[in-house]
Amino acid sequence: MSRPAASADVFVAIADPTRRALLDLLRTGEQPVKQLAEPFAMSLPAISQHLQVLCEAGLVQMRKAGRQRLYRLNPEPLKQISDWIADYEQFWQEKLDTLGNYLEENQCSET
Amino acid sequence: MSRPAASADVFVAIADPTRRALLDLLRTGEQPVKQLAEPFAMSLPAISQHLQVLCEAGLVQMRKAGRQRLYRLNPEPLKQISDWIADYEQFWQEKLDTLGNYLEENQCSET
DNA sequence: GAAATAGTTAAGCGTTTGCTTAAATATATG
DNA sequence: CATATATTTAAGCAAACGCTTAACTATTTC
Repeated sequence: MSRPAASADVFVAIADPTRRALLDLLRTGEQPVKQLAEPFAMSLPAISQHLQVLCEAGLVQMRKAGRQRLYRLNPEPLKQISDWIADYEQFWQEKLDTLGNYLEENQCSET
Repeated sequence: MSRPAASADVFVAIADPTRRALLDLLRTGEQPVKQLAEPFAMSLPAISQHLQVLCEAGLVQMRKAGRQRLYRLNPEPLKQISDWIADYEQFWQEKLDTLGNYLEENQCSET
């Protein structure tokens, strides 16, 4: 009992640029959906759906205030990502020494 | 001229668990595809495709050695993510003070 | 050069994603 | 109570995703 509630993947949640932008907006504080949606060239339901993904990932929380729903940032789950990346930080130290690859093309295919 | 080569989204690249696992494997050093594929219950082409996504995101690089293709880690693009998250770190400091939400359920819907 | 090995490319397929519009729900206000 | 406001839910759709099998390319080995 008391399941952690599905908890959608945080990595997936932040993969979408709109959702990252929403999180960025929320850094200025709790905001209602309409206000959050304003900067985007996208319908309100679209934003609402993005907010739900963020919510399921635990990245935002919601409270009702009258007929509004105020969303607020909950950055804790980002720690998962931060932790995962931390293991790579030593690597890019090494890499940065090896200059010369700063203009290196991504050649991912080759005859 | 000298385009940065499409450069697929790093956030998208690491959203997939298989791709993250591949990167994790590559931390032990350069490896051929077959060896990288071994731990996964997945066909070789599947792995090959994942490696291409990683390559387009700049997270891995490849060199040919005989009939093998050796992939190696290139963690630099992870910095983009690290940088993005950095702006949130101040927030989870504050959050951690507010204990009591450590068992908080994700209630993303509500009548 | 034929066969084996390593890997990619191609084609196809079911599922998920991100969006849309329309309808439904909830709250506030005249 | 009727209407306006705020937001979600539902249904649908095109595109992207993750995977598969089959075929192809490249390289090595006998």
